Amino acid sequence: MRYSQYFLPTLKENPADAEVVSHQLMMRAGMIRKVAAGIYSYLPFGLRAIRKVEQIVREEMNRAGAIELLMPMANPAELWQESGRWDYYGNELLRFKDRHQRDFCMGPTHEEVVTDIVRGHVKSYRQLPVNLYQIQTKFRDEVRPRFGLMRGREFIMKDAYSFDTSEEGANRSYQKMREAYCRIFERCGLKYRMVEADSGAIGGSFSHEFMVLAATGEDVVISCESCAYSANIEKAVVVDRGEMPQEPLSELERVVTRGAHTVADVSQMLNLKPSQIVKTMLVMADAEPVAVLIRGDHELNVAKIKNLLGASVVELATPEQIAAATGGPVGFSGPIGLKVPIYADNAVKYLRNFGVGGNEKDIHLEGANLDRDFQVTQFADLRDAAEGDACPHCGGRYSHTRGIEVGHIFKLGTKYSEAMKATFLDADGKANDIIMGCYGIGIGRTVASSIEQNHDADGMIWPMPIAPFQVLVTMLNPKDEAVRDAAERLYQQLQEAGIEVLLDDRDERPGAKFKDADLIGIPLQVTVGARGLKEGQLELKQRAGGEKALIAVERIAEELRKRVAAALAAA
RNA sequence: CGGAGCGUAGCGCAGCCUGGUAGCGCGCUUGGUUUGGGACCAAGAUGUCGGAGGUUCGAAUCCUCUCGCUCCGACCA
Repeated sequence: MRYSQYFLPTLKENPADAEVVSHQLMMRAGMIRKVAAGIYSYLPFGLRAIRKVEQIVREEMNRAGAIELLMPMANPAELWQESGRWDYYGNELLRFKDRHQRDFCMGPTHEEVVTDIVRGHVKSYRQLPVNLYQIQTKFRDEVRPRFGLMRGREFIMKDAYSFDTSEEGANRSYQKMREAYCRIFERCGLKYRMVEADSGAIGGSFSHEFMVLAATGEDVVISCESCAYSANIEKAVVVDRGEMPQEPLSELERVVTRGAHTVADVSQMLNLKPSQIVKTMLVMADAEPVAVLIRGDHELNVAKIKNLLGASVVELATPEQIAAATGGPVGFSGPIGLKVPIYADNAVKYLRNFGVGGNEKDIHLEGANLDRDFQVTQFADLRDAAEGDACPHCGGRYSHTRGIEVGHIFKLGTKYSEAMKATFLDADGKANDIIMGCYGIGIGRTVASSIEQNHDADGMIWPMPIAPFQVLVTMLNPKDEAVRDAAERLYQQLQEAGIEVLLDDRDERPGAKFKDADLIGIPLQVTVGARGLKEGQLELKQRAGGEKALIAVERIAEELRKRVAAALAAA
């Protein structure tokens, strides 16, 4: 491709509305342009990166035995009503009516459609297993789209769905996808971790997320420093063991804590460490108030309480709901005398003479004790894992990192097949629900997370396998005949060798070309200038690391071919 | 959904407080010079000041409404 004929509008300055590096660089490098909040056009240079990732995903899905198809974006309401998600999915599901006033939605995921397809054709165990996938544009009407392609409303996703006749078969299908995902992210040149995850709104029995490690990630990944265990903080298991302190029980005492709303305030006024205070948090579980007790220095994990209660929606109570349930204002809730069910984190079990709220404005209680002063309905692991907590598998130490979720695999079980009556006849002629799994990869997010992970102050640094072009040839002064001829010849040779090459033949100053070269981050960059040409040499620069070498004109094409091949093989 | 902020030329911004008919840098066009790290000289073009309504002799500026966008929060009692 000739730069002068290409459409690659680069920007010198960061757009005002781009906050994170990947968004800024994708805008500056002419990869994307915003059309509306969370909705982007992919410009040619950006599309090339997207297509590279898609191709890797496609190859690995095919290798794992999945079969590509393409489902529609517009989904009729009936399918979603059948699975129950028409009501359950909430406002993220973009609904609309056609000209006949029939209800439709934009597909945010395709369990319904694919299950409908499969149930229409699969009748016998002989037709299974099967795994169908597509690479398609999804729409989720996010409350708050942000960070460019990182959290868009419209985005490209690869989604695969497996159908099996048995648990073992479903586990095998899951395993295959897990391996395919590892290969995909390795081939994309990304540093990632596979972590145990909460299965959330999609439902199902277990799941793993694939997290690209980057400081700007929206998710917190808990990893054991000693063994392979990694989990999303929503899921990371916390084991609180301990012993009851031997100190004698003290009397319950009312203390005035005027204006103390936070654990820090209360801790200071009661002269207790945060770990000797129990905070009482009221949540509404499917509109029923429930109290959750968490040690003052710990954080409530909403996903865990939600799973424990088997509730479909869990939210923190509003001040009005808190007043109704406790009789006191926000900040002064306590377990003593509460009429609602009380769940407590395991760590609370090992406390004696702790501080709690008084369910009354400006009142806390000191010297509170379990059983004597109040009863807990159930103890459970209800808090976020913290740095330094013990790993449940090996006793090692937990550490925190941030990650960007680029892939998520779920074992669904029969949630959708049961609701939508997708059954097969087994060898005995008996009808059974098909056992499903679903597997997603955010294509645009994968590209964005690669940029988050691979960039410097000057611009992007593409890993070879997903680079929009493999080699950039910079023709320094196109009016210099020798320079032009040498660059054109090299361009020709590289194209013949099957290398994806961008020839910067623009009539720009060298500085402008070098700045753009650094910005767009093509892995191998050759500079054709009069200076080197006099010595029969061209300068070859590696974008990553900036290493430069002078290579003889007659050897450069072969050298590039070798380097491209090596970089692709390594991935 | 709650809070904050922003909308002025393609991009980045100033002007608004204190009303007088729009400006800077980059980019763009033309001509010339220049060519190894975002060149220089000269001459140009480009705006329904997000939209609607109001106040006023006069509104980018003040008031009301509205649309869009961004950030923070929505999980710490």
